[in-house]
Amino acid sequence: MEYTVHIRMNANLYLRNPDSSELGRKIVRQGILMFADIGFEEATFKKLAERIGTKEASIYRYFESKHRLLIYIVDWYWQWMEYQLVYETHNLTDPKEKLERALHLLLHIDLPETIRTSDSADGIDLKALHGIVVHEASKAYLTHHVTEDNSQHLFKPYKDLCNRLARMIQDVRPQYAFARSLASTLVETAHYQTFFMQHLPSLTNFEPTGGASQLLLFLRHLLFSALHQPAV
Amino acid sequence: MEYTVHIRMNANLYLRNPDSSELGRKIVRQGILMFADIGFEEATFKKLAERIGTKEASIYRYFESKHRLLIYIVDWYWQWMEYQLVYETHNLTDPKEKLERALHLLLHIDLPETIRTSDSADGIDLKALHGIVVHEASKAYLTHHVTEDNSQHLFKPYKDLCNRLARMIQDVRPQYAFARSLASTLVETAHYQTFFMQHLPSLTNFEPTGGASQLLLFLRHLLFSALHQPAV
DNA sequence: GTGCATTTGATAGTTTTACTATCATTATTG
DNA sequence: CAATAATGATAGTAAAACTATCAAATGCAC
Repeated sequence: MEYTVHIRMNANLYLRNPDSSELGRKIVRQGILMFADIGFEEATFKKLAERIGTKEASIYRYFESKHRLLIYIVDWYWQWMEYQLVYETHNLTDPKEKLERALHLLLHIDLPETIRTSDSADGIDLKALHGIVVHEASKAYLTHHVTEDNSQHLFKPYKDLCNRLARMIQDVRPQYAFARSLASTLVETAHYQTFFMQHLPSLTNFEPTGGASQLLLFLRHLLFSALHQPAV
Repeated sequence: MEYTVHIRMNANLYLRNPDSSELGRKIVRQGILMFADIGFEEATFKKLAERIGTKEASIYRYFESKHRLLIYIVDWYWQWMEYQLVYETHNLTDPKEKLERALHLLLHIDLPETIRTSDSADGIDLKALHGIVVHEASKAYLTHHVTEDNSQHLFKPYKDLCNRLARMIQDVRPQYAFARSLASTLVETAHYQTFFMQHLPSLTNFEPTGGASQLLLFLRHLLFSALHQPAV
């Protein structure tokens, strides 16, 4: 059996669908590598064009700005993550087990019994992409125009993922009053603790490299402590 | 009795000490208002010069870049916050009570028994400054040059605050293994949950306005659940 | 395979940002 | 009062973030 899962993106994110041409797909794939290599601030469409072997103007035909490209990329990631989460949990009955898998996915830690999730999908470098999510994802919404962007549903993939997590939390403990906030806190914490671990390790209790499994212990304890403690 | 607490800043943050002249102080005070008004991305030294009634070049004599000015401003905030925390907790013996005060301070919620903390210090608009911390603070470290900046101790005030919190956590429960990570998580969560509450409320369980006290309940529950739950 | 439409390439240009440099003028201080 | 330092005023550069135009190439329809 062969199949590919294709992620459909919100049309407000682009001027021309990057998925409809080889150039478009290169913009996204190489855009990911560029952001991962030099960071969002240092990245420009000119540099990206040089990487690809095309011209700046051609990229502007697909994306109106570097910021929209960033949102496209992180949205792709959230949608991919939500798919993984659905796939990895749909056969489970214990809601705690579902949350356990969610934590592993968020941290890119393979479960012992699972076959290694592939390193690429649609030609996208998932490791580089994870790095972008850790280092740059919050810049997608931390802008002065967050409200306009939100009204175009640009953050829907992130919200959808958090919502799904929140429902799992609710399933474990229906009377818990902060499922949504706890869900977004878990996602955010997974990422900036990873960032701190790598760059400002004194803000964490983890080793700069390979601390992901320690971070998992922290998140698990945080999550299940909150759910086992009597509700407020 | 009259006294003022003066916050001394790391000299690596500036080219000329903005505290040493009226123009320098205006740059900081009006810089805060500019960032709060139009956001970090839209802000420029030219616009700031126009607000102040000076020239762009004069601002460059104080700060080498907009990014350094941002770090200066958020560092001021963290040092101010740490001072408040020390002041508000030094007479307390119960370490849980100390953490309780810390949460109030982080969220700018006045304790009933405390006299309202003033809205300004050194002529700085603390409300605007809190907004900057919520919206822009993570941009101080989410850069490609975080390591160089860190080696110049630019994030020390943030680390100092988190460390102090971590010690309070450790005092409540010495065997808890993640005091540092829990401390930075509390600080970060206080801020981005505030952001979500205001701009992407479906990611939270709080009302877009006046939800700070609900957020306090969430943080308190998260913190004390983790500390009451048996250690990992 | 020719004709038509769409995509891309190549080039050019604009506005704004993020600086740096220079020199005269105005405060400050010893 | 003289020297020194800070500021104002002006100018200039390099790069970023776009927009515009037109020709060349490519795809696709019949």
